Amino acid sequence: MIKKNYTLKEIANLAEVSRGTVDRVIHNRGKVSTEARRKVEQVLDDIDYQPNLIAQSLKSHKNYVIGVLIPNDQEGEYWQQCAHGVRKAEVELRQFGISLLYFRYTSTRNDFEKQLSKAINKGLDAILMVPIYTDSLTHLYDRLEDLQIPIALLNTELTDRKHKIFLGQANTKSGRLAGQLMDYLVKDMDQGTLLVMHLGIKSGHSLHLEEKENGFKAYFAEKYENPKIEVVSSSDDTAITNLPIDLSEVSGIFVTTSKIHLLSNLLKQYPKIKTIGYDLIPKNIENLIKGKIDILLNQKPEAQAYRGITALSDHLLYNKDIPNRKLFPVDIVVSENVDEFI
Amino acid sequence: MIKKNYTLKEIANLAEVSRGTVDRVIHNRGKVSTEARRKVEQVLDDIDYQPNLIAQSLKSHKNYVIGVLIPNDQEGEYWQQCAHGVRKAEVELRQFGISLLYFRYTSTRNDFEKQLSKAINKGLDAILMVPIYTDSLTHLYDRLEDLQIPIALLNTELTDRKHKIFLGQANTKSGRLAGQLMDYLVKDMDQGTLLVMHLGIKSGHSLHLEEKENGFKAYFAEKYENPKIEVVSSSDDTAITNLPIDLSEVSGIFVTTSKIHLLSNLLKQYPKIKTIGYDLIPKNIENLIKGKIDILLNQKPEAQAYRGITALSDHLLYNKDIPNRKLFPVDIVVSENVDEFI
DNA sequence: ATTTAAAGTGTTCACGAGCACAGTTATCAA
DNA sequence: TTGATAACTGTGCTCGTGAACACTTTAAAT
Repeated sequence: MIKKNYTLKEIANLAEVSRGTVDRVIHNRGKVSTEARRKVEQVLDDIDYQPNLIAQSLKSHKNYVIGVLIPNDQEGEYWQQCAHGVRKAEVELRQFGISLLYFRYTSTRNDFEKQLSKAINKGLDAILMVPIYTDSLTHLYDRLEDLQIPIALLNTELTDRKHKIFLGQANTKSGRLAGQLMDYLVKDMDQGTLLVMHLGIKSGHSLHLEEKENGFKAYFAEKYENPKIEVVSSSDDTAITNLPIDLSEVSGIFVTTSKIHLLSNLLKQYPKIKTIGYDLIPKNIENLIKGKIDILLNQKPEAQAYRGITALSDHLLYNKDIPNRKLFPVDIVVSENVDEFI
Repeated sequence: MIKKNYTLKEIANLAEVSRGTVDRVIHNRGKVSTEARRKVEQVLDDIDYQPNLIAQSLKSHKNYVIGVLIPNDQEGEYWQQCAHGVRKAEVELRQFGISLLYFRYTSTRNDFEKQLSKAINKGLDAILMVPIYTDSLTHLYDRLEDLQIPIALLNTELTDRKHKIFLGQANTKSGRLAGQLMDYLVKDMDQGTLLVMHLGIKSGHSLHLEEKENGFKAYFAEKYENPKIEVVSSSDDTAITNLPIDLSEVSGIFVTTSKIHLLSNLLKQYPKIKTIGYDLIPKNIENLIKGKIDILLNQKPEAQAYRGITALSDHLLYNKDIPNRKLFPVDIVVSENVDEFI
């Protein structure tokens, strides 16, 4: 039995009333006699009416504007990928009356604040953003919440906020996964130390890095008696020449950011060290193919951004509710499958 | 600058002709004077016209029927997942005038032939199928090609056929990937033999398993001098008790089908053997979590089937051309990330 | 010069849903 | 019983596109 989609007209015929009455019953608008309501609901029960979204959206064609508040391309390849996903959604959604307004920022408190203020004052219908300085700029986030603008968040989650959807990873879980993979990679776990490195981090957004670190540690804590794990943080490249322990004692390095490529020169001298990092940016891919990096975890910034925009527009156009979060599993990328992701 | 979508009417106004003429220019139907054509094309160049797919599809609302020819649920969990993807597409596409007609078969030559004949005679607008007995049933596949019905193929590719799209994996590549992962897993590659097992295969569709095997071997052939790899095939469970070599000499097992769970009892006695298999079916997941299986490669039957249906309907509804193939990267699944896939 | 076909152009309806409005019944007070 | 008001119901327009149709202009043939 082929399932059919009934139209209001067909329902009206079946119920022996007019199109308008069916419409009123379905949307609870206007007055309907109990007799007419009964007949219509009877038919409705039988046929499982699904309104034609096509016709619906054709009719009620508003123009919505979604603001896009993400770091600009100069801030790194990662954000270019992110922007790419946004643009993909943009061209697909244009004909549905969705347009985007970009507020690209440089990752400083000042510029971010400026761009966010600008966006807020534009009267946007929704916003996709990568929030930074979430602690010191609460007044702006409060303002956003007051305006009841639906927000899609990438990378960092604003907790306890309404009208938002977070797109990203379960960071702790991702750290645990890195732990297991490192466990697979390192031949003899009893000798040698593991190194967790937070490279190239800027102040104001490093919470998710700690989660990754904790997940990584948790995995080993559960599996081994006395896992030897050291942690290094650095905002520039200094940590690389100035390490707490000698690299000859290190069996594996887990870099929680996309900056694992900064280690490539150093690793030349220690080919036995196993390495796991994040993100498919060109320099990392290059090192993966060369064998200097063993595993990259792909956080799929493109897919995240794309889904962020589509979730917002589904909400605006079809009134679908937005889930609080949409977590993407990371792709595990090694040299033998990297070309399937680029 | 917010991008706008122009309508035929607006274009007609700008070009100072009627809507009908604009339509004729855009679709090359009917006669248009060179003067009118020039004016319209001038405007078209300026504004980058994108037809409103919403209105387009609302107007030309045919009812298309896509046949779905896949093994029935009793043939295994894998096909249930496949059917699940089909169903997901079905509910989404119903309102676009797409309906599905199911021809589920049991994997015998007889039943498949019967179902396929039935499908062909239904006068379908498109077909999604998992083809089997591709060699002995060429007359039916020829018939399909003659009818010029667009076909989406899962699992097995029919080469040199027109109007088809293949959804699946690059099998050789997937075998190479398994090789690299096995290399990561096995601590000492110099001692111990690797086992490639084709378990639970039925005759008539095992080409892709050989490709996986070849990819696996190719990886090790390139990396090691004299890799020790043995191959075992079996259509039932006999191979499991009747092996060519002693399992105590085996360091890793790569099962090319979803039947790796059949080994679980055997593996209890040899916990050191590393194992890689395919597909997230419940029994495999259970063994993965228990640690009896180290890595599962997820072929995403659900996503494949979903994309197969949407590719066909995009073609029917919007006349988009269907690509020859859409290859999906396999997910690498270990116990620490398995819950993100279920 | 008049007929006739072809070429070119504009108008109209339909698709399905939403909404405004006109039109039709029912209800009650005078 | 009439008039007025409320309750209810049906019709028609709109969105943007495709396609059929009707109409006007041009060109060729008689």
